[in-house]
Amino acid sequence: MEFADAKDKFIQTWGTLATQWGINRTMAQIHALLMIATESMDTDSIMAELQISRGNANMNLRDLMDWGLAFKQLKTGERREFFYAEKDIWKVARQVVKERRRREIAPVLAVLDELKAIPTDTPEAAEFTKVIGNISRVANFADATASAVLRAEETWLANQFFNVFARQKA
Amino acid sequence: MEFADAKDKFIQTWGTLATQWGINRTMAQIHALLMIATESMDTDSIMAELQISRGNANMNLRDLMDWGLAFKQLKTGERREFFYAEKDIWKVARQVVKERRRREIAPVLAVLDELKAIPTDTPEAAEFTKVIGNISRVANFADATASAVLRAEETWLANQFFNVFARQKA
DNA sequence: CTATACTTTCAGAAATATTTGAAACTATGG
DNA sequence: CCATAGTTTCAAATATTTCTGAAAGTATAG
Repeated sequence: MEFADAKDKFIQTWGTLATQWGINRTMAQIHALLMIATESMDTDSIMAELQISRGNANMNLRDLMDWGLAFKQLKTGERREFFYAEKDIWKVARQVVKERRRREIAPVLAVLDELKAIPTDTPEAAEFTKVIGNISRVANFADATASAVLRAEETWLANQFFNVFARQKA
Repeated sequence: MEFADAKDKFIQTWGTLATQWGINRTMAQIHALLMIATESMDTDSIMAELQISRGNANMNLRDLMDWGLAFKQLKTGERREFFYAEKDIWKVARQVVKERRRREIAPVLAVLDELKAIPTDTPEAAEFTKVIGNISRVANFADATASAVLRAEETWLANQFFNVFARQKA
């Protein structure tokens, strides 16, 4: 396969995967493009490469920066803004987990807590409280685990993971 | 809060969460409804409860069954089909991971393997191969880990997790 | 201050995804 | 068989999300 084809296939694949996980296709494509770029890119290059409008490029670059997956670079003597992406895929994964936890999981946990508290005066309400209680316990545990892993950062768990994969290569 | 309100809020919340993760809203709502139901439900009850059409109910019930999250129950002397959901939230989570792995992750791993192999005759191609290689290694490790956890089922890791949370209650 | 280069915004257009509803299909009891 | 009760399918309608492009906004150099 040619480099150009491979690049295109990677960008498309990444975009498709993202769509299936509730992430905007273009956002993922820009991220993919920046991950494999050797240099940071300006808006016009991104627009040309992905065949998208300026508005679209701008909005999704902003979203990527909000997610902590891309960054602005200001070059001296250059008026344009350049963008580059985090290339360490572990950091990307951590960042995505962190953001989704904050934006989506935390609000759901709050709702569950509220719903656990209803009076259990009918069999239906009792079953409801039981199921919500189970979901809530598991969700809180999973959330706490995710949180601990995120905090660990450079420590035990991450190192264990990294070493397993590094040793395979060494 | 009244039971009816709590029930509705749970169904809506579950549906919204699902949407953010690339899962069809109605499918999640039916799942939520069945999770908190005391008895298995027939199509008409589900249609009435969620205010959806027969076609929609039928398609999403089929999808839930494909995902292994809902099941048909045939009652003797009844011509209608009844449906119920898996209520063990750990099993639900495992099932979702398993299915997404099969449907989405596995194909991506295959593409990555293909893309790793291009000739690295330019700096761009070299960088590309490097980035794809990193993603591929991490993805394969994560996939293997997920796979091991899924296989473990009733063994160590799952028990550790369960005990931590069970002990909190006991 | 003005011209230029670039960035941001957002209403309407386009693309996607979901839902409906009615027709076709299937199974069962008589 | 036929009538009935129920299930499935899918083309068209609807809803939702995303994208465009032009206008408005902002910063810099001269």
